[in-house]
Amino acid sequence: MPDSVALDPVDLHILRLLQNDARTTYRELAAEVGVAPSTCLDRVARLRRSGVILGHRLRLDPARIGRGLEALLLVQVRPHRRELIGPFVERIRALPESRAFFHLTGPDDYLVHVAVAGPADLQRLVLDEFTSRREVARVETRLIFQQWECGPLLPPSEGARAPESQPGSPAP
Amino acid sequence: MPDSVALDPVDLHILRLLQNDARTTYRELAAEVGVAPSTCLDRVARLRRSGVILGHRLRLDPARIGRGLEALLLVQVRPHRRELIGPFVERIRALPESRAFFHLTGPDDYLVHVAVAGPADLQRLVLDEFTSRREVARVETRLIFQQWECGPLLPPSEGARAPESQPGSPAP
DNA sequence: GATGAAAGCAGGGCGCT
DNA sequence: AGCGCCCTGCTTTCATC
Repeated sequence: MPDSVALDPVDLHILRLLQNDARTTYRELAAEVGVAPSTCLDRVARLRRSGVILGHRLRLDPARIGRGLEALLLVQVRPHRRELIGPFVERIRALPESRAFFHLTGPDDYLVHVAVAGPADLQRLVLDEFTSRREVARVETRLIFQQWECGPLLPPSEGARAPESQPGSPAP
Repeated sequence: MPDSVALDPVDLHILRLLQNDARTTYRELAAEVGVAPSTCLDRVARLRRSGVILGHRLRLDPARIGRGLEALLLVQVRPHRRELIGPFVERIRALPESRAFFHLTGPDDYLVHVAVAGPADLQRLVLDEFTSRREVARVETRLIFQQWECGPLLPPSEGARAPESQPGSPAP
């Protein structure tokens, strides 16, 4: 199901523009790309249907809404079994402080990106929501000095299909 | 400059709705919140000007555009000095594979979230862009099994100002 | 600062090429 | 599939309170 979708240069151009500003109008897109507005509408609808475009997200500045301190929490869950990680995942996802949440390979099972008001809130979060849980074996807190969102996520090379991996290492 | 902004209940309600769906029309917002559409427009424009709203971002599915493998790279930069980290940061930010990038406290100086086509590309990325750099002392690669975007980022409690930290621990 | 009415303009359907 | 017309309804302005 998460299969790669073929994107032609028009799709790529549209996606690139929309990633700069997701509210660009179809008329503007059309003017930039060199097709008719209705064609843009068509393309975007198709990209949406095929699952390439997941949605539009409002980006807020955490610091401006009283969440000036961000951190990454590396969490070990032991034993690392489905019965335990299900509730853990649901709880962490639901925390208002959670921004993103990863299940990983390596010594730490999860990485949680949190945004809080200050050190006291971070301490409360770690103690009340993590170390107090029986299945949480270890939490390592790393403060974020600075962060960057990187350039538009676009296909490997101009409209190319996924360059596939070497023999013996099939992609997921 | 990254100062907290006072948000009244109307602002909060609008932000909450826009985070569920960034394309909610001003008419709908107005109906929900209980003010006139033009007032919503006003509020949103003000939130944008004051820096609370950073922008609208299109969310794409990496797997559908030939980036089915994601990983977090923990990177040590030694010596950890401005002259070296400037160019490093710029280079990593510019990589098309980079999705997000953090400067951290703790044993690893940076964390880079990357999306690639498959293991071969990840290997190439690590070898050519990280371990080949003189200032990169160590890279630890952690694959991402699964990830979640967490709930709407909103102020700590209903319109409250940032509950401040304990004495001796001023927030940034 | 909030409002309602009025004008301008974008979104989306449809038939044609 | 791409295009252009057209209508609907949203966005945005402005005078007014």
